[in-house]
Amino acid sequence: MTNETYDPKSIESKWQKEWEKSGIYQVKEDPKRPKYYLLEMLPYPSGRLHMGHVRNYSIGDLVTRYKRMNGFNVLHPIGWDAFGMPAENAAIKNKSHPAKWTYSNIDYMRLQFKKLGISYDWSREVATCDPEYYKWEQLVFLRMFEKGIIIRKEAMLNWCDTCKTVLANEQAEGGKCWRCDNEVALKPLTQWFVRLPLYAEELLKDIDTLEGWPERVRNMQRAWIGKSVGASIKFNVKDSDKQVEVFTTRPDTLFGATFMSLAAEHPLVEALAKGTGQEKKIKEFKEKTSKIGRLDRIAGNFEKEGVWTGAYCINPATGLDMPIYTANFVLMDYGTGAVMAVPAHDSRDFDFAKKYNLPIKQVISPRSGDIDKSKAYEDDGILIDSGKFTGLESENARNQIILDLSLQGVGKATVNYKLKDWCISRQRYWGAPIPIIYCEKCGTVGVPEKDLPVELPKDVQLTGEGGSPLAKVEKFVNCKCPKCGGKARRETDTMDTFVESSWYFLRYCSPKYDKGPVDPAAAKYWMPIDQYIGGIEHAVGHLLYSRFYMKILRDLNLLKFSETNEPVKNLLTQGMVTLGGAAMSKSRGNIVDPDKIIEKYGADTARLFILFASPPEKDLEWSDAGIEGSWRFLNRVWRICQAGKSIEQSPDLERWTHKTIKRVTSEIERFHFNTAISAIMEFVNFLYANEASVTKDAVNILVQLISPFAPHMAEELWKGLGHKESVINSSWPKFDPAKTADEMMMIVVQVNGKLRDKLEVDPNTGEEEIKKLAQAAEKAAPFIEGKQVKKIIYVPKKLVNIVVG
RNA sequence: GCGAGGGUGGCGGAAUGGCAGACGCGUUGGACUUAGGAUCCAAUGAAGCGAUUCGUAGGGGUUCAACUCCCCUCCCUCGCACCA
Repeated sequence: MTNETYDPKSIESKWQKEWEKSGIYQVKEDPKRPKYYLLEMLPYPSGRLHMGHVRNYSIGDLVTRYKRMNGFNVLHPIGWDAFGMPAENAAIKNKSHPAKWTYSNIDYMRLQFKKLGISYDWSREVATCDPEYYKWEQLVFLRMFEKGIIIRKEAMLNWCDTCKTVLANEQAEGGKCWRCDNEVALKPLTQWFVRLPLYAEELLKDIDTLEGWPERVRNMQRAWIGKSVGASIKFNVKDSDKQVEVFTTRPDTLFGATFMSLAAEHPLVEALAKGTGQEKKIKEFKEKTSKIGRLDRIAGNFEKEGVWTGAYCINPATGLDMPIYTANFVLMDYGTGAVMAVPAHDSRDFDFAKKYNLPIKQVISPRSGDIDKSKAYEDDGILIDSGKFTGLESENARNQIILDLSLQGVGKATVNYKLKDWCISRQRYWGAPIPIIYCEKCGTVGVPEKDLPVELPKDVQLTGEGGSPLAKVEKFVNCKCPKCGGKARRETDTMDTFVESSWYFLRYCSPKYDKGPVDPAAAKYWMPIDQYIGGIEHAVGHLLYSRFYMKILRDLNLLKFSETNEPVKNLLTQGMVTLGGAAMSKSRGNIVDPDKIIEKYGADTARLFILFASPPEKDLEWSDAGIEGSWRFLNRVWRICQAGKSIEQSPDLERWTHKTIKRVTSEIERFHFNTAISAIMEFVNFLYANEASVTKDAVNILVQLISPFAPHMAEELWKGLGHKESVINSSWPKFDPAKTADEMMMIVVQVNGKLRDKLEVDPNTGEEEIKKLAQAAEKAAPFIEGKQVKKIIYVPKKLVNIVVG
């Protein structure tokens, strides 16, 4: 049939051309077939694929091919997360244009994908920097702006002085910029925000429906949303008409609130201190507090301190005066930036009270009744010393006290979320322009939808200095107000690239659609994504924004494919590819270049190894020795397929074949690709041991089983076996359960739970007979002799355990 | 501190209450060979000549039977981290 020696280089390029020519991986909607939408996370066109990509796409391609052979109409598209700072930084460095850098990277990486033989429908390729793409997110921006879901406001934001832009919290983890690794500062800035918290409750509730997601990711999203139920309470400031509002989850401890702590940036701090003689101290304290770096704050590397503002407020429950402090551990951006301090029942307040000699009043008693006064008692319990609420359980007391406060008009039940507004504006060039015009007369005006897209001007000089590059492009900035026709200027900020990646998977459903972001009918057919594959690093950012975006599109009447519009049904978070136990990175110098591996062994070997070495969720340590093993195995497959000359079907071979189909199928179904491969390896080992009896049928099945892992080789072998159609168009082999049954049963004989012997018996042997045989078994008998048999356990078709005493 | 996931040969890893270590790497021996870093065959958890004994981080428990279920302790990884 085919060549004697396996030559991946010629085979792989031959079939890649063939696939491209026939367009075999292009799909369209087909209501007669079940659909399956498989997606790997959108790559950033950084220049070259790395091993992490190879893993991500090898997993996806394997599942794609498997599902397709099982009769599914599989959508498997790819595109590019093409906006972003690296392109801009490269352009500054090379005095070139970000588009040039981006598109040449895309060209190279597209080639790499093709060399890997991934089964993409390239006719659906999308680059997010294409105006035909970002036009639609500008439209959605405008609709959200009209509905008040997008607003412009001032807030304390992470600012990277190197990139000259604001950063979202998850882009500034550990206080460092995710792109350039520089220290990030907090600055008050006016920016564009998406009001995510409006959807906090729905986003939280629907996490429960995401049964195909790893629990870890679901918990991360729950924590990120950070719902807490409690009360907001207003405290009157003594001798003043001012009020301080707090949020608390423990209104049951209100009678124990003995002082008040405000964040240093709280707007009332200075006003309260005015005229009390504390002004100077407060000013110094605010300055000192503002110098605590983000890193130190996260690590808790600062002393907990506070200063009295000079003012008091009144506890609405006790009527007692509470000194108002400002404290450096109170956060301005959570709750109201003010905390009612209950030192007896909160350890931070306890430490603070000890330090500044403030009263500590016990109001909750543990159910056991013992009170340890050396520390705060933070659990629920029975209320004591709490007026008419004394004796109530904490939970009940919370409701009663909230009710009481609301009758007085000074409090109400409140739900608070950690989830914050999403800042989406960036002071960079290489992003989707925000479609807003500022008019001297009309104010902030949206660009009319007929004028979309607001295209990025092409002729810009990027220097990396002095803020937003677009602000310097006169032709872009100066415009007419769409309302009054008067002089106006354009918004010069661009959108966070997470906006593009929040909906790109919709665009794949109808990439050329020109009446909206997506053809609702196409989305109805393809969505949701049946299997999404990507790194854990996107557990909260991208995956939360995408969920949000689908809900927004639903509420804007642009798209509805289900009640919840949840975009991802099943999520697989694959582990990293490491070398020397660490993630591969240029700075560490531990890169394995996919091109070199493909050059040496071919794509099939690279893919097989990466799938075989570790289960997909686990990190994978790269090993050159390991890849040799995969290479050897594929060569063995190649050679054994030259056999297959036997006419007679031996019962052993038939049984092995059906057992292997069964194992490989169920292992792929549960995403244990490494054990699926071992099952094929065992089959191949069997074929080698029985080379003379290998039939053409067995070889056919072997080729089909290996085709999702090593598609090029499989295609070549399949053709050599005389098939005209591509192997991916063949049906995944079925096994016959009757043919997986062994001729003889192997029964393990245990005495007192210890393995003593094994029996080969006919499958029709009865239980009593087997028990008898077990007791008589040569190696078991000595352990039974002279002892009393108390019990015999029989596990059908598996084992006999003889309990003796 | 809180939450989640882990800890199995020299290594990557199998085994979801029933033969611990499948499969692969490595190692050793053999075959074929002018040669082989190709290929094929075999052995390979530890101790012991052996029959056997011990062995899944450590300790306890449930069970005829535990890597697997329960309790305690230790260690590792990840996420959150003054969230009031």
